[in-house]
Amino acid sequence: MAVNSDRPRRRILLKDVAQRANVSGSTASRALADDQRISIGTREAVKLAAAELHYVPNAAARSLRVRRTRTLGLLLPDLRDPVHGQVASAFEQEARQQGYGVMVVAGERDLARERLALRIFAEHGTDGVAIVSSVLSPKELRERVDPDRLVLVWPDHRSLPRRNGAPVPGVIQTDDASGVRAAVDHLLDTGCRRIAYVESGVRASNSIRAATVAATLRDRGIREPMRTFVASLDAWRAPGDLAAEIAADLPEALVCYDDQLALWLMDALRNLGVRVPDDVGIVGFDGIPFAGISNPRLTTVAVPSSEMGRVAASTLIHAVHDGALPDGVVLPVEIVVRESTRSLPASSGQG
Amino acid sequence: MAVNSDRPRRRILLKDVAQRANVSGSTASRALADDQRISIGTREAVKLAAAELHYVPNAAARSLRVRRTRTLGLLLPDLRDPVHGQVASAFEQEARQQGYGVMVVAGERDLARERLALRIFAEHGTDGVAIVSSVLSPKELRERVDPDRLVLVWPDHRSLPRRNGAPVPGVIQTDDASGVRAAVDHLLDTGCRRIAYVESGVRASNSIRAATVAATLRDRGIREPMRTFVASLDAWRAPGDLAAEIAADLPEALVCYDDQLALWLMDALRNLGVRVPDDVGIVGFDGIPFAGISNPRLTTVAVPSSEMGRVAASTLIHAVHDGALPDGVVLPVEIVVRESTRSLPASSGQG
DNA sequence: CCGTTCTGCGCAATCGGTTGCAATCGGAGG
DNA sequence: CCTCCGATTGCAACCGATTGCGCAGAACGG
Repeated sequence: MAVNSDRPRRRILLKDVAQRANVSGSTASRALADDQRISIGTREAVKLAAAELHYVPNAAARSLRVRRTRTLGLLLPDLRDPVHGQVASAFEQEARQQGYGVMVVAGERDLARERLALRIFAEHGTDGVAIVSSVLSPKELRERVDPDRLVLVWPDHRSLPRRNGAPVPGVIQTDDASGVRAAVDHLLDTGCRRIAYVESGVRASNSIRAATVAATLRDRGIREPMRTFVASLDAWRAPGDLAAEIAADLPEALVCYDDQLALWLMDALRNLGVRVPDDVGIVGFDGIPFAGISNPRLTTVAVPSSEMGRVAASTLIHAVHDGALPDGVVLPVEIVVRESTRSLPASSGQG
Repeated sequence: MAVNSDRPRRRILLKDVAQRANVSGSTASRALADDQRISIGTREAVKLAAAELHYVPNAAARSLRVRRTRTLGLLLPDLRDPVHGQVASAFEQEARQQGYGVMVVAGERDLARERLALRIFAEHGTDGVAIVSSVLSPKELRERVDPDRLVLVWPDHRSLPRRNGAPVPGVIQTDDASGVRAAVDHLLDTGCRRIAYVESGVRASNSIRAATVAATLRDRGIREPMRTFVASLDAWRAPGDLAAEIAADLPEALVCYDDQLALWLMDALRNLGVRVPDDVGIVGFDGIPFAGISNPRLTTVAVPSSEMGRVAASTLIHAVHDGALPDGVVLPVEIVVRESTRSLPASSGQG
């Protein structure tokens, strides 16, 4: 028994497998791909040899020849926030199940970083790219990556061509408008009238959510104007100012851009002695897990984050296989009423 | 002007760049790599040509020849939980800055999935692999991936060779013991005696944390035995049973495996009418952002998650460049006292 | 017994860069 | 004027798989 087991043994090549199975490299290749032209016996012999040698194909070589990498690119703003984590998780899982690897980069809402990400994807030749709410314009995106291999996961944004209603190929959206409408309706039903919207500074302030709050109020014939607050860029920063500003002239309810902001605001308001929901009702958006165990538990519009990731991956993979991008979808959202908003009045004699 | 701008234009190759710069492919290649043997003039001409043509090198071809992919693999249990999200985020950022792409897969604490992940990494020829608290044994890990290209991010676990104290090459750990000790000390200082530990079912129950709680109690001369509870596998599941079990014979304080569990327990206990910290103190572990805005805000042992990810990436990259794995580190943790534990007694005349 | 058709397999080109080695050129040295 | 040398650049092999095409041998029909 010679030195053998601990020398940095050379990587096993297809050639080695072929040799062990007494066939040529081409036959080995075809056998492993289950090519019907290879006799069943040979196929099994090759597979056996491959298994015995722990053969691992070299993706670079394969990709070079086949012009496919079985790799997907995922660009999102931030891996730390619960929603994107959820999306990334589902995306990766779906991709993995379909035999794809995923290369992820967090763009941090920065133009240069996002462009770099796209370049990285291009170099590595990802078969497709999914982008979650980029700061790059959809136009630039489509310029930089093959539009037929591009999926946009685009919650709440106006700059998308033909939004809502008709599904746009390759675009995954959520029905934010319905969600916000339901939230505002709920607030109105519990007797709130003076409702304000709190925008997150990380967002363009022309969000559909803000607009929908205003629209719903108008439709329901509320005359008090909707006030709008906007939180500083980083939701984890000291919220003092904003909370104080709000507390100075407290609305009856606050609709927040998302749960993170809502939770953060609840904390800041508590600091100021403002009680939720007694003094002010709060509703969030996203339905992150922590919203369910905050104190008080947060009323929110739950978004199917996992579903978004899953659908994004599977749409992309279809696009890769079929060459054409499947229609996008607008995923439904759901309001979940918890403790941060007042409960419905026990059927007081209205009218 | 012929059809030209909207036909699916062929991808630009190095050859094209070379042609435009009137040099050979080899020269172009060297020029782009800033090879000093190429005259400065030629180098710039080539770079200019490359820029004008928007040349993007083909990573597959390069990797095939160079046997490097400038890609790192990251295997972690779950992209959804805040701690791992943080680690992944920092890891990706550091890698990107050093010119590496990262391929991530969530192993979901499943043997088969983790093995698959390692295979994916092997096929894609990642230059290095970082693994965050795997369910695979370190031994198996080192068998399946080149140990010189492997970094283990291993919070709280016993199965690691030579843990604590002396840094193990390629192993990033946190000083859990100190953290837990500080937490228990704090609890004792606030007058708690009957202290229980709550283990998370997702963990092997032989965690260092559990052991340290017991040890600290013993060292401080506490005679009441430490009780241990263990939470069901998925921390987001209905906590009813566990909370009820705990409430039935309430300890004075609860040390929880992590913040998620702590937060979740606080919610469940609140449901039962148990007040924190008046009826029971609670301390978590990790220092996730939400721990800072829960109600009551959670006392916790903060772990430098970002630092872990960053260090993991940079260690790995060093290993790739130098061929040898740098020493690992044991990162410090820090207790942050908030509202979920009683405050220190105002210097009562002890002893 | 010979020509045809399959069946099963192997040869060699190919994917797009990188790199060892040789070639070329101008100028210095003899 | 010839040789030598260093500075530049080009030729061609190579990385490891996939695949079009052709070939051998078996099976089959007449």
